[in-house]
Amino acid sequence: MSSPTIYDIAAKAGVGIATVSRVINGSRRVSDKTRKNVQLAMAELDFRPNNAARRLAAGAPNRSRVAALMPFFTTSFYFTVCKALSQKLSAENTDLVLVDVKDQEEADRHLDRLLAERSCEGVIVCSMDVSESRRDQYEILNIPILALDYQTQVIPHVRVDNIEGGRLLSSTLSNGGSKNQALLLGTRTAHAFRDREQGFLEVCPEGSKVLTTPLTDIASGAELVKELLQSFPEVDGIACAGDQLAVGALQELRRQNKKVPEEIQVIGFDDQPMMDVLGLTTVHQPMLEFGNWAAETMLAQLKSAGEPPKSLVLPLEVKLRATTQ
Amino acid sequence: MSSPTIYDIAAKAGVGIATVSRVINGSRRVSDKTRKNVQLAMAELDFRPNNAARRLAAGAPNRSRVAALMPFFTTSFYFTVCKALSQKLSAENTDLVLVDVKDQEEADRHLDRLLAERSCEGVIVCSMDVSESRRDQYEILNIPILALDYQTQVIPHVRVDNIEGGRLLSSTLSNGGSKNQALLLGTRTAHAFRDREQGFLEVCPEGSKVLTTPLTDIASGAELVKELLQSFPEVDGIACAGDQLAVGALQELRRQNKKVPEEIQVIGFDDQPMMDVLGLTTVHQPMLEFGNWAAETMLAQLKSAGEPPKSLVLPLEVKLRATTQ
DNA sequence: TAAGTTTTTGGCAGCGATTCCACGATCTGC
DNA sequence: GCAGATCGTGGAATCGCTGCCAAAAACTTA
Repeated sequence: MSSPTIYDIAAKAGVGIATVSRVINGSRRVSDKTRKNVQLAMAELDFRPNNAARRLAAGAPNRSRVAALMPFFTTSFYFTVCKALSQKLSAENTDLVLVDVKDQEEADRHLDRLLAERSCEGVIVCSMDVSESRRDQYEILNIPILALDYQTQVIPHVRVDNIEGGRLLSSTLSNGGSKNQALLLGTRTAHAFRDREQGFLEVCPEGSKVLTTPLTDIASGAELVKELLQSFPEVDGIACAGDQLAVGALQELRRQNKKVPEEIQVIGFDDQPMMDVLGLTTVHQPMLEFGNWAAETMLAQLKSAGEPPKSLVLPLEVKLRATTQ
Repeated sequence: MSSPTIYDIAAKAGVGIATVSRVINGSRRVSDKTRKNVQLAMAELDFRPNNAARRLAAGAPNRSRVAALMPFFTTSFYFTVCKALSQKLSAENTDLVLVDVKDQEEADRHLDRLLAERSCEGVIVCSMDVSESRRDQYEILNIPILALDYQTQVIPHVRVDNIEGGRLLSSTLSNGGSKNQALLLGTRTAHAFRDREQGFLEVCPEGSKVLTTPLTDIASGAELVKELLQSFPEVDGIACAGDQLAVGALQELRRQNKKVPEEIQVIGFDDQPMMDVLGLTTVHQPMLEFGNWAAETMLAQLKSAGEPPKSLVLPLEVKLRATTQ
């Protein structure tokens, strides 16, 4: 049974629908007795006013909303993206709806839901895939959809070249004289990690190792390094596919009295806030630019659905700091 | 005068409204010629389908939305809050609408807008004030409103005792033997800073100094300390009303070869991520708990508007690390 | 050319609220 | 005790769109 309407409430309370509406909106022109009755009826039927209907009837202005699907991992990568999005969008009177997704499956579910509800005028998908059939659906309904941080062929996106990023990881260590390298990686189900691994393997010295971990947090970084120092004691360069891993690595190295960068160099990926303070050499991701591009492109699409926007690949940059030489 | 409807489009294109609707929704059962005409008319009149009407007519489910107004400062305080909010809310099929506000005035504007639009079923206001009259408006429309990180008498809220926080700042330094203390503060227009200053002044040694800065970022922290060391060279304890300031302070102290904590102790406020890695002693704010409380309380209110929720004051905790003794 | 199909199109009834308007009931003041 | 204001209430129109149904138009086919 679908949810009750004011008609149901009116019938149950023995009043007119106008009166029910007055109660909902707190008009004072209702007798206390009637109000009680109506409220009782509402409570019993678990009545929830339909928002779409209220807005329509009340003639509320038609604000745009953009949904951003993002996997809220543990990194502050998304925070920075979010910040850029929210600032740009709110300047143009557009709301940002944050949708937390854990995995691809959940992302797909939400994508379908947003489509069915038509509750947002635009969608930005972060780090997740969008199937071609879904893209078509969106196109049909004329709801612009963009991707961020993921190279999906079918929809316009902004990203970096993670394969190149992987190369940078290794080559930076090599430039510092490292001959025995290890890569600390997150799960290979994430495209970004796969790509960074590929790039790393392309240019790393022979005999280099790759270790993976399901969680890319600080503790995992430390854990991996502990393992690493036992299984591969000659290691003199540690590349990390995320800053958190690198921080964990540094902690463990300090604990074991290894000199950084003299004995072992370390490089991270992302350039999260505070990494400059920590002196971590890392590959900088243009997170703000990601957010800005997505917001601007989306706003342009919303304003007038002209040409589909061109995808953008932003450059990566190595920030040389104290953990490499 | 108001925005065009499908009737306007239909009239202009010389077709029926059903046909316009078909074009909007990408039905294939429209001849190319008609489609072109309609699209032309839509473009000329700058037509935007009314979302509320679409949802209503399409019988879309009535999803709840909660708006969170937050000043997106530069800290990651809000990120953590956000994370908690988004996870809890999305688990209950509720959307999170992020509204970026720069100051109280902007917050008020959005508060009024949300009220007029009725576009959200609940509102969470962070670090900002809510006037009593606005509170009443929300009550009338039966839209629950909560505050976070701010003690406003009129609405239910979650917060910490910032005055106590200020006391902790000073007493922690004193416990480490500091006799000449300085407080690095953000602008006094922020309630939290005022309160922390008050608490600090209650218990600090005589002759202590307070410095303020409009921006509470790392650079400002360094700047303030540079000044401080000249104007107050005997200082042996620096309390910071935010972690960023403390990090900046540490940088400047290192630059000037001051030994921390032997010569000068430093304490921060917030306990942002990475502060444990940096070894900064700081006053921990229960950010996750803030978010969790707000989300849970909001969901409960949405479910059944029973008793107004009880406000909550969470305890602060000093995390003793390497920058104090 | 007439009958049968298929495609394109318009009319109309909702969707679930708000709100204006009118009508009886209850209050005023004289 | 009666005209006039006030209050509480219900009826009906309305908001902008979707989707079903049947009419009209365009093709087929015999």
